[in-house]
Amino acid sequence: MNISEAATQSGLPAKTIRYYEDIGLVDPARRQDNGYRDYGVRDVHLLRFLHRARNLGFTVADCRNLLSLYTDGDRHSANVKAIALNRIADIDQKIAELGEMRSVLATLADKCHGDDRPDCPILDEFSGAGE
Amino acid sequence: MNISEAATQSGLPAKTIRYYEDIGLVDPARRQDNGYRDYGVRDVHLLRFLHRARNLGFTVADCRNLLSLYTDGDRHSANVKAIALNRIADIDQKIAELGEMRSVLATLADKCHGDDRPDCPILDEFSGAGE
DNA sequence: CTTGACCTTCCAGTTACTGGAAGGATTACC
DNA sequence: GGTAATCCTTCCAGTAACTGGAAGGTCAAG
Repeated sequence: MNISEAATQSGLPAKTIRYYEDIGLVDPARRQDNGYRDYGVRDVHLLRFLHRARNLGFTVADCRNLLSLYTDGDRHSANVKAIALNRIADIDQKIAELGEMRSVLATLADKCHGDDRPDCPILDEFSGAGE
Repeated sequence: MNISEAATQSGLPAKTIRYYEDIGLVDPARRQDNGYRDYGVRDVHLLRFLHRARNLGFTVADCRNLLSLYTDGDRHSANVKAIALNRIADIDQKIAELGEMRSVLATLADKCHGDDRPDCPILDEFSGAGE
């Protein structure tokens, strides 16, 4: 499939896919006879994974780490497992932090009357004079 | 407190705090007699919130949105509530995506024998010849 | 009273894209 | 067969969000 189809299916802009190839985050794509890049289902899976990871605040360097689990077939299973478990710990931490932010916002939403009165008790917490 | 203390407590580098002031993401800090920036507990709370949000993949523009909930005291409660609920939906989406990534990695870790044999069945999924 | 760790501003560099130009390939229509 | 629209290519420039470093003022310790 062409790059625009891979872009649609993975959620990454075509520009970004080419960029990832440029910086060596993904292997150079196969080329069709006309010189166009050619993508398969596996490529799209990988790109989608990258798309998610970047959206979720992993850096490109983090992504290289994540991908090494897939692409480095020579790595010992024990190492793969250890690295995967580390990444899972990272993800759990992010989930916990999102949970905290969520509860901050939920408290805020909850304390707001939801009517038209412009008084939210929690606003005092952050606005107004410093200490 | 000085900027370095605010940095330590919020988790944001001092550089970044000044940068956020520059771009108007946070209000200019009060100044001490010597011209040093002066921060209070509320400022630190706000900076910590920003630190979390940025880490979790919210853009600076998103952060402005999130902060408007705190800083715009004139906003009607109904609006605050609506925006907060939208942000919560964003966060829930992120949590769901992290959950997906987590399960991809967990499956990977699980399928690895955890010994020294270099064969991970799942590696086939992404590596090797394209489709 | 000076050494070292702060702070200030300003400017240049980095990361990770993102947009646009210039030009070739493909499809769709007359 | 021509041509207009829509792909694709590379390359280069610009943006977002920092990040590091220079140049210089401030402050607490010995």
